[in-house]
Amino acid sequence: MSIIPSPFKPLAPPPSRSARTRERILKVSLDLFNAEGESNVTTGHIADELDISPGNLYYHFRNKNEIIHHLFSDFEKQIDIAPEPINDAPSAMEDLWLYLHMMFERIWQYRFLYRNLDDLMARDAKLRSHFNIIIGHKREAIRGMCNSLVDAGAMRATAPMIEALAENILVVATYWLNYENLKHRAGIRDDPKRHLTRGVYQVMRLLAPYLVGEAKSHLDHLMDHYTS
Amino acid sequence: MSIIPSPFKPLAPPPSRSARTRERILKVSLDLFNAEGESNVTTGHIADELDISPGNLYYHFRNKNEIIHHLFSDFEKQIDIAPEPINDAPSAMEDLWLYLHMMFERIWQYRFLYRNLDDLMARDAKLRSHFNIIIGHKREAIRGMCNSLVDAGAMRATAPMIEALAENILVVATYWLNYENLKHRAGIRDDPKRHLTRGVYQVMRLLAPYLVGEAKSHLDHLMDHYTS
DNA sequence: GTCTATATAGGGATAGAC
DNA sequence: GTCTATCCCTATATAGAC
Repeated sequence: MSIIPSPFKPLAPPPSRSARTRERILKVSLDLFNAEGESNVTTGHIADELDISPGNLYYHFRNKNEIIHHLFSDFEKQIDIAPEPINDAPSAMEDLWLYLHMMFERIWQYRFLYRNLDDLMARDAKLRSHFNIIIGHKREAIRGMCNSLVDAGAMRATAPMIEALAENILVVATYWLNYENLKHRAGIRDDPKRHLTRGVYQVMRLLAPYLVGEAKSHLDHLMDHYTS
Repeated sequence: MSIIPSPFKPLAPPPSRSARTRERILKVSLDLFNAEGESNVTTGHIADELDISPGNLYYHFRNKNEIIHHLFSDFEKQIDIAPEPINDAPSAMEDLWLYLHMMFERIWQYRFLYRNLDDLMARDAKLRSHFNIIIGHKREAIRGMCNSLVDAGAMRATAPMIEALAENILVVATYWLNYENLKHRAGIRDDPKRHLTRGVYQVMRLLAPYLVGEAKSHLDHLMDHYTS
């Protein structure tokens, strides 16, 4: 706003026209992919929505796959974050609840990736391997958390129980939105935020039976609050 | 084999040439859909595989969607079967194990339906509504089974626990093969039967924490047998 | 019932002018 | 950077001969 020259060099130059179009393409692509499903969105649709020509789109991205790759890369940065290590067990339940909610939010933001996981991953080896790395990190995080809880006396579970629990948590977290969508597509499209909280709740229900003591009662309290 | 005329009228006439081609189309379509994914299989591929012309295929089926509908209808007949009601709790665990295995086998047989559930159901309202009915029946069956187990003193769970458990069982059962596929596509393609048994195990692990008494020890025994 | 040939449509991607 | 025009390819589906 000010016309007085700043004594500080700006940290980032203003985005060029080109960079802005590029960003707009990414944003609109994400929105359309999420709304219609990636395979139902053509480069033509994207260009139309932006009021630019198909040729222009192909100036910014070599092909449709490159758009998907950029979006996946953004997703990866946001999802591949470990939860806080556990200090005291009761507050760990609240930390976990928040962490899960954050993860579900990010899955929701990039839900087109989850809609047709199989197809996308089959088409593209790089996506597949990166997605498997993410899942692997999550599996490790869950294992670590469970072991911490066991050590802290907040959880009772054998190693095979923890292994199976980790897999079940991953399945439910990965496919929860798909499952909800299946049910609700028929009826009224209700608040998406509700889906996310519901997903957190379902995952917590998987963990709950193995908890003991304060952690258990604390989680029960959190879940009661949800049910009401 | 015998040339002596049978005194009984045959129950079904031998299939006509037309009926045979029709059946062959359905069989090959199912195989290709399962192997490559429905959206990657064209009517041309199906005709090629059968060494018939595309025109011939369209003589037997109005379009590709009609083939999918027939396959779905076969699937529906086989999957929409309720488990046996529970008599004594320990043997119920074995019945359940077998029932789940049968269900997973049938999902495996028609796994192309599960690969892109979202797309298929979004395209076709009839498929969607029927699939939701199937899921609804399964949900009811799980609820009923849990209540029986609680009444029999073999299970300890509140109503909200049972509700959440039913949903989690449905998610894991519905998406287990997809999840396994995600992991294993990268590496060696191992025995598919293993995937099915693994799915049964994962579902049983969801149920296990709520069991008490003989049912619990019986299921523990079954699961130990799996782990070894 | 089965074939060949073809109509129709749509999507991905490029060339070249501006 | 952006546009117009167009090419190429693939998939669904049909027409009409045999």
